Amino acid sequence: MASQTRSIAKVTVTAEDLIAGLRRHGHRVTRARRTICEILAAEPNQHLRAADIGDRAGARLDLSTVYRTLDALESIGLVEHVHLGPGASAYHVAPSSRHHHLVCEVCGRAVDIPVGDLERAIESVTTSHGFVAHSAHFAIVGRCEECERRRV
Amino acid sequence: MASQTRSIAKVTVTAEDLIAGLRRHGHRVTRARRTICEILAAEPNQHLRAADIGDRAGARLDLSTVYRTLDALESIGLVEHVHLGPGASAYHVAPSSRHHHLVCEVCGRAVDIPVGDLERAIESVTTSHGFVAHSAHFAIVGRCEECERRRV
DNA sequence: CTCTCTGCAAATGCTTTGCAAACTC
DNA sequence: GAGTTTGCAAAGCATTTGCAGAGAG
Repeated sequence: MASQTRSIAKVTVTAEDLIAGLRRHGHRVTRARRTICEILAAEPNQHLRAADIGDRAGARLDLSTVYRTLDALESIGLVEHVHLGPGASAYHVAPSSRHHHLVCEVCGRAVDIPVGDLERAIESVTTSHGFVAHSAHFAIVGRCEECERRRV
Repeated sequence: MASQTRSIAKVTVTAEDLIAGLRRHGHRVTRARRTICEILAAEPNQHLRAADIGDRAGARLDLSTVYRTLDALESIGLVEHVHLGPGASAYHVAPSSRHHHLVCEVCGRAVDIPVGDLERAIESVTTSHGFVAHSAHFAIVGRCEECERRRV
């Protein structure tokens, strides 16, 4: 199940932006981190799993390094991860405009949708429970039109 | 992080109900399944992980058996599982009225909230994307009032 | 007596961790 | 040099699977 994504808000970052962020926060810039930043910046609108990044790097870096680098980038707020369903988390460059994810449980395709009404509705409900929600962290699962039609 | 739950819709089922369901669907009723049904029926409003059920059974049944039984019960629609966050899935007796889960990322406490507006908002947004959502399958993560106040 | 279910053990997939060597600053 | 980071190997957790024997119908 590939991490396909139709995106709404196009994100643009350069590998340099990410690297500069690391440096600015006192992190060291290494070959491995440079590679990971380049991969992320090359497909800023994709949802990549740690393993995808490893693949694109051509097995030149260890998965533990990928995870550690993604952690570092996430702690600075340059990268975010989402749970698109059971299985591996998906990472992507932090988008300027937040969005939610719809993931089809059949074909695995992910669609980004703008926060808009959905976010507002979620916030209003959760706030009334004294809750500060990160509603976009988990995807909303279901079936996309195609899969719903294909198999009753 | 315990699976504490404040529930809204009180669910009432007896172990017999669950067992009868299994039998009705052609499944065999064994000692292990009886035990699991009793545990589920004893705390119908709790979110139990497979391991919790194993604990409550006093290690008298194998985790693979717990998973297989929960699968069976879920396939009949008597049990449901939710993802309350990273880590193990939580199982509970299928509630008559559907609800969403708010989970605090700090203390892990889960709060059930009625579907209401939230569900409607989610459906209306997802439907416009041709999507049939199971919006209650993943919890909404965030911080509960207490934890938000305690640590800035 | 047949077929399902169980427990055990092992395997899986994702992620984390310990550690010595390599590399940044 | 001092202190991070890397790669490797191994461990960790949740979950699944294969299989022979036990148990249900």
